[in-house]
Amino acid sequence: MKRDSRLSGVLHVLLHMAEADAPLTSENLARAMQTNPVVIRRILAGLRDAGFVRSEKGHGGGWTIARDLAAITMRDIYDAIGRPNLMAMGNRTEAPGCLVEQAVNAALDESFRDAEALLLDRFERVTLAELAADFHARMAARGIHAEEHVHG
Amino acid sequence: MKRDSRLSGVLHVLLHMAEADAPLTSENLARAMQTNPVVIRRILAGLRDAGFVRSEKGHGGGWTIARDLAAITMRDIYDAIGRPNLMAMGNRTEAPGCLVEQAVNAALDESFRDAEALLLDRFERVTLAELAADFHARMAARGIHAEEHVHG
DNA sequence: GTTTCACGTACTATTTAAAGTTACATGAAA
DNA sequence: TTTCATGTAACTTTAAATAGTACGTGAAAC
Repeated sequence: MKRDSRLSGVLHVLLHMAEADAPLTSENLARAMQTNPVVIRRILAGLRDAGFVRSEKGHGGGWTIARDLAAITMRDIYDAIGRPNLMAMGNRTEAPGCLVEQAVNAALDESFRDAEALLLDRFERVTLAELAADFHARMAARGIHAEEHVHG
Repeated sequence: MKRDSRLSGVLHVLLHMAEADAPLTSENLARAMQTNPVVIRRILAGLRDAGFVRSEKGHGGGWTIARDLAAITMRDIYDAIGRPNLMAMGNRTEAPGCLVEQAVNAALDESFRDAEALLLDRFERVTLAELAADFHARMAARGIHAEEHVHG
């Protein structure tokens, strides 16, 4: 089963935006993420509607962070991209008539529910400011200057 | 993201086999699972190699459980079907050169690792005997006799 | 004001993983 | 020796996600 990398991708993009002091275009970001500008716009559209980023058209336009990084958690971003499934497994049938299947589903559901709750709780506890700090720490550990972190 | 239902499906099949007092053919099981006999054989092949079920050819042949249900956990079955991904999300890139991405991945990985560990621990604690008992309880609650549980 | 730039989005195409199917070989029981 | 059932390789279909194209809207530069 292929894994969804949208959350990872969006967080990546947001941190790059946070580092930049001017708006970044979809094309800039697409290059950094090795994808298509339209894909970037699509995914950032949800974040814009949720108020986490702003977009401007025309010359000098592009994407900027709309809030303090310390006020955005990974959970916020997860919600803003539409709360995609966290668990790779599901039940064969929802609302099964077969009692055997009901018993199986009940056991699996309980475990998955708990694992999801754990994950969401973790997401809630991590702010983008903390991710940015971790990034800066990694840069410092490598003796790299801030201007050099950009892709490509 | 579509969810993998193999674990749910295999557990379902195994409990049906456990209820039956004669071998069940791939065709029987396929009808119960609303799928194709070859799909059943494919998925049970792994369980046979792991020693959880037996298969017999020819007249009166089919599939039977090879061990006491109390000695098989959901974790065993999970392992036997090849330990498919539990988490629906992954990192955009393995071994990223980008430090921003490293920081993001580190945060996500930690959470996912913990959630996986929780799930596997839960799987380990549930035996097929317990699932079967739950199934029987559901039957009793509905006033259904054992012979009537069969699909189709 | 018109050209350039950048987002907005509907629509289409590609990719990819899972599932289903066919075909035929093997082996056991009737 | 016929029938039944699994074993498995090869191929086809399907469904979802992702990528890409085309064109519209609006803002800044010239």
